[in-house]
Amino acid sequence: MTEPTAGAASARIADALRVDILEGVLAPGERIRQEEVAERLGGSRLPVREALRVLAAEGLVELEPHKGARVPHLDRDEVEVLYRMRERLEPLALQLSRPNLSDLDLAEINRIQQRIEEGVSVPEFLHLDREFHMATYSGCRTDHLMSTIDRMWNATQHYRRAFMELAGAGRQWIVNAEHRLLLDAIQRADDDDAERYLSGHIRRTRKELITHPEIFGA
Amino acid sequence: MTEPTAGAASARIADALRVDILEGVLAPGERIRQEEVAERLGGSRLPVREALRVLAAEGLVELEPHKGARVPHLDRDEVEVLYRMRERLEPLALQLSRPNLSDLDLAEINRIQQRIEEGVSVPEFLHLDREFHMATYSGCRTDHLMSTIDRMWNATQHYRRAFMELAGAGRQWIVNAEHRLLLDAIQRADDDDAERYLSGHIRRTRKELITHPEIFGA
DNA sequence: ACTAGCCAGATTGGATCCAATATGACAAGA
DNA sequence: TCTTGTCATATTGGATCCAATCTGGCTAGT
Repeated sequence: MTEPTAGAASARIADALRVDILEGVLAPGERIRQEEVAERLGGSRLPVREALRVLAAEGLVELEPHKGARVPHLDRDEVEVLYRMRERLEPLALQLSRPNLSDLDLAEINRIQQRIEEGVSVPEFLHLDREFHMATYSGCRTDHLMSTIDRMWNATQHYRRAFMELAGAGRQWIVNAEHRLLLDAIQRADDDDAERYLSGHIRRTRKELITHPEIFGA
Repeated sequence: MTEPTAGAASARIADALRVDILEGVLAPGERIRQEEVAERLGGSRLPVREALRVLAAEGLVELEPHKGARVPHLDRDEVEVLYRMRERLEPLALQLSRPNLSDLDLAEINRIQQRIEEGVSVPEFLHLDREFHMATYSGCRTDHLMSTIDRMWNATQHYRRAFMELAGAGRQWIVNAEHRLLLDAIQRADDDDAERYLSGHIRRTRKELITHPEIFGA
């Protein structure tokens, strides 16, 4: 086969649109026309419609009847609450994951952090930072918890990028320090410390984010 | 018009299917055939397909390519983690909601609890208990948080009903006591106490649930 | 000149038809 | 009798066509 056609076409289109939104190709407020997507990604409008419904259920787009799909604008309060949700949920995922992490997993997490410290561009950092945290949760096999965490990261991705692009460079050393402390606690199998460092990491990020009102357009 | 056709047909069908699943008309493991749903609820298969995609994104059904939709079976661990998620997220919703609750809101919450104490059937209790908690969160206007809480309640609804039907009757007084303590803390505007009572309430429910392995089929 | 109403184009929502895949029964051989 | 391969049927996935609704520009009237 020339194409693996992994799964259904609607799933493939949903994935492609999700990537476009997360990478900022589609910015908040931007209109998404079904026909344009259909011809860009190949296929008819039908799987595009299904993909948009799925993305709407995930909170990545908002649908208004007969008016079409848009990437939603989040205000400062919404993003702040999403970070408060992360502060509470991700330590739970870490607690469930940590006992299942193998030495191989820990080496992989180390490797990711090393690449971050070697200096990377903003898009690369966003990708690797997510890889880092998700790797620490990889021992957690609970679907609902992991998909909820994915959703929270997805919903805030745009604002994380906006923040990094305008103020992130000078604060990189803090992220690295927090990641190292977190990783050390994980390797020491100290769940209490790990949870503390993790929630602190998210909490500090939240506080820095909301001090930049220019990130939140409308 | 005979029917207001509130919103789109696909949304209407998704709502109807959601109700069927939450009320136990469709049990875990049960197959959902598109054609049957289409003719039962009126309309063609197309909006049914879109509705199923939406429900799949919400975790209420699982779709396998070319094999159709089923109501998913949750195992004991998955339900336990969903309750642990509730223990962490719902106190946040309460904390954000409480300052916005009016005296009218509080009276409404009281009224709901009174109806619960007057003695109700299992389906009525499930409905009113949800009404009670959601009313305490009604001052929280954050979409992502509230939709996440909705999802957690939806995913666990079937197991809550199974538990109530086999062991719930004798424990009703505990629920009432916890609700009253929670409500009192809310009325005293004591957020710390309210969060403590709420997380304790959810935690106790979780512990009782997982001691009944017969609830979890597979 | 400005506003209100209307009409045409564009876009989404829904129905029907066709293709691809899974399911289950039945027959043939060991 | 049990297993295995094959084929008919049922069911889902995708494409195309038609209807309903929104958007923007234009005209007419004040």
